[in-house]
Amino acid sequence: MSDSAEKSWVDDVIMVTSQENQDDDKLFKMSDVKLNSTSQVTKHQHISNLTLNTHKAGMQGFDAAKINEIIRKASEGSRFYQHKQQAQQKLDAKIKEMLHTAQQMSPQLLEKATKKMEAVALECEAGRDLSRTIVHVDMDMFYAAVEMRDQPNLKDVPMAVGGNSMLSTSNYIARKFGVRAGMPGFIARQLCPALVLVPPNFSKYKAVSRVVEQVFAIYDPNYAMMSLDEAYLDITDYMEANADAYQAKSEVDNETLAEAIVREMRLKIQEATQLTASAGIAANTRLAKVCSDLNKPNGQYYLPSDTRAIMDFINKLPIRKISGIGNVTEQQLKALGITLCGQIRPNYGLLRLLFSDCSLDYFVRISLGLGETDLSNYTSGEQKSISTETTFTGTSCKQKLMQMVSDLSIELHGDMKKKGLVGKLVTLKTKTVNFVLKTRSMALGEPTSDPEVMGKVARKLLIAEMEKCPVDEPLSLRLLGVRMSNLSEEASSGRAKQTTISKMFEKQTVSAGRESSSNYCLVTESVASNTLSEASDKHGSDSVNPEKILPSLDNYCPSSSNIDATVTNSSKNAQLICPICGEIINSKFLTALNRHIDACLDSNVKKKSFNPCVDETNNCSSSSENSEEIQEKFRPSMIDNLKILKPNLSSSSAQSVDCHSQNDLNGDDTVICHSKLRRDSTDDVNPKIHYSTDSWDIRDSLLCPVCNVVTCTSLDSLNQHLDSCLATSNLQCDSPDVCLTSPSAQCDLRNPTGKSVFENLECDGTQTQGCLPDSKSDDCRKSLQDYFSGVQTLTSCSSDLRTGPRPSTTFLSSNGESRVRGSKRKVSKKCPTINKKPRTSGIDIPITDFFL
DNA sequence: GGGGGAAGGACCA
DNA sequence: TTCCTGGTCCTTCCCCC
Ligand SMILES: Nc1ncnc2c1ncn2[C@H]1C[C@H](O)[C@@H](COP(=O)(O)OP(=O)(O)OP(=O)(O)O)O1
Ligand SMILES: [Mg+2]
Repeated sequence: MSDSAEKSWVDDVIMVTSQENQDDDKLFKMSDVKLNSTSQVTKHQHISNLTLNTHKAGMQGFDAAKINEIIRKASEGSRFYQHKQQAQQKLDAKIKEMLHTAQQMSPQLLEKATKKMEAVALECEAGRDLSRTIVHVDMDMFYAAVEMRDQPNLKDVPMAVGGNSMLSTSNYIARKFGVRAGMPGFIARQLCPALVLVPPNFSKYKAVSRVVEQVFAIYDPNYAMMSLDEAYLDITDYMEANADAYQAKSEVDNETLAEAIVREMRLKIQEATQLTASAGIAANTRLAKVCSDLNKPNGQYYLPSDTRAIMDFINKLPIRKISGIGNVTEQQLKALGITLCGQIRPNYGLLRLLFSDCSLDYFVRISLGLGETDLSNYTSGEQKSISTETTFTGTSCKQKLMQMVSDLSIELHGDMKKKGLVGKLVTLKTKTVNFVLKTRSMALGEPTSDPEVMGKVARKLLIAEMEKCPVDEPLSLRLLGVRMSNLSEEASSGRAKQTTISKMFEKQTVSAGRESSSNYCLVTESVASNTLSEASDKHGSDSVNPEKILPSLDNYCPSSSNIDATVTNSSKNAQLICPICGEIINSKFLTALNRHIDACLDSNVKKKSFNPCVDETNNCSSSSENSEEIQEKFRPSMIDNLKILKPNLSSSSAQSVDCHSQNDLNGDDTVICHSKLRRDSTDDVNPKIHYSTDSWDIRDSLLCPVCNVVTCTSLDSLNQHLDSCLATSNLQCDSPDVCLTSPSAQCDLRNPTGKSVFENLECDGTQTQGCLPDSKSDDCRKSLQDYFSGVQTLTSCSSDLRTGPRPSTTFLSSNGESRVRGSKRKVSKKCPTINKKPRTSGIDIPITDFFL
């Protein structure tokens, strides 16, 4: 709730600029699209909307124009502001396009669409359930109230909870100055110099929340806690059971009874916590939520459960009051002349022609005042994703960024462990210093929570992003995040969970080994590592390299009979055959095989350009790419589409066979490399790293596939080095290859011996930028995390699930009415979408990476 | 045209 | 001088069948 307010306080200010720049032409065009008398969009209306969102409780009665001016002055020119402006311009363009489409519509078309929508409305109306009494309870200025309670000197001063970078909430005195949740502290101080900032104390809020919950349980044991300070209750049963107690003599009407019960509940909350709560009572959750805000603070509102009252109420309600309609949707609808819920129905036809089916259902239900009546729909299953992210002072220092990704992965691992979760999809989230958000993901074949695996993959994704940037403009980020999704529970999924790379490897060895053919190395249609498909991405962004497969150990086993459970238990030696040279390795240690393969590959590569895609001019990065030819083995599902490379083949003459059965080797020769997937002239991206004259001769040496730094002149010495390299996973820079190839490779990386890897290198990369963490934002993040982890523990659900279906840009969902309860999730109805075949995911990961 | 993954985006507390 | 964090759902794009 507060955050939507936060969004709007920013967005509204941006809109001022944006709208002021609009020429009258556009405004007239916008106003041309009017299908009824209420849908006219005038300049005045626009300007009047360019103010702070005063819908939020306590946000009325101040000089909005003055506040807007202060906010604008404080943020104008900042990158944040610029980004917001750009976003607004994009939205403006989108809206313009939408209006253009609307203008093309013939009356006949509109009429037809309207009829269809009316039919839907009839159907919805028929299903209207007015039998339940739903209450939405929301604590007043929750954090601030707790602090004011505990520090009485804060009672009469404007105060806010939060740090300098972001406020969680503010008290009502501060709200009069325009200070609100989600606002950065420095702007709040400008709005209200006397503002007292109180750091948050989340454990305290959690404790208070638990007390409030106990009160809820009296009235509805199945209450649905939506956040620390918010819950839905269905008090219908309680009303029936306790009517007599509230009105012993005569029959009480629903309103009196419900009001009395809720008043009592709020009183009990106050007695227990000394804090006030507000409540909304209505026939469904959507309406109840709106109602709880109407008499804030310390008030309640009852909306009679009859259709007429509901329609009167809803018709006058601004659309923005509906949970799920945010800044963007509000602007879109406003452009169509819809600012009140009552204006939806007269525009059914137009909406139908402009929005998706999902959205339509949602609009129809809003227009009829319909919403969720069954709180058990909030009951559902497991969490869908888990993530951690950090904001810091913008930096392009690759070492720093890599380290952060590693740290995040470890942190995420901790969170996942706590919840017993493992995931299959790793997503890296980045935000540039210009506030451009990006996510890049890669699917694993097996679920894991191993910080090493997650970290490796996330770093790979980051490398890919870095490599897209021109050398003179290295990727400069202010936020990094790692997310795992496609979650399952660690213990309860059908098969045992793979939590480490080696376990994963072992498992597959055992389970799949029996049918494998031994002397072939599985390779996908591979390309050099870090290659990106520039053209294929609709967003103009790169996608990770598809169809990467690591060799499965299945294929390294001379015969299935040699591999049994004892291998998994590591209690017995196994014979493993190198798929590259065919050499048999007697070892129970997979790492031994791995080392051998790496060395083998590397030497093969050096001798005979293993991969036709490898860019020989790519200096030190090309050698690491070579070792990444052989790809992740995490994807049993991809086995069928593998190409099988006969061992000892150089890439230039490699015969690969499209093969669905691994024993079918009769196919035609194929070219392994997809040229379209090649990285586009990224040569320049990599700084030139030259080996100094007194270092080894790179042409005849074996580059360590683990650190990509040390080169050896013989296999023996390489193996020796590999041992130490593998044993020391905590290289100071976790991905030296990246750091070394980075433009900012001035970071002094150290190899396992502690020797600077730059001792033998010259790097003409660019200077790094400041790498110092922002302690302020770090503090803030910590506390926010505390808070949110508390919320998650409590509800394990997002606000999205709490508050109803939410429209996205142009298309609104219809299914959001079922919501989570407690730590469970709703079962969502699938919306019809245009689905297309995805690009195959995957990114190169050297075998060795999995053993680091 | 359907299937399904990746990426972006809206929204919420 | 400064603009958070973690989660969900939806849509679009893309490629393949
Ligand atoms: N954008 C935000 N960032 C961090 N914390 C937030 C944010 N918005 C809300 N919160 C926290 C602080 C709030 O006290 C708590 C409950 O939110 P909410 O009910 O929307 O506001 P509130 O309880 O502070 O005021 P209100 O009286 O309007 O309900 O959640
Ligand atoms: Mg509240």
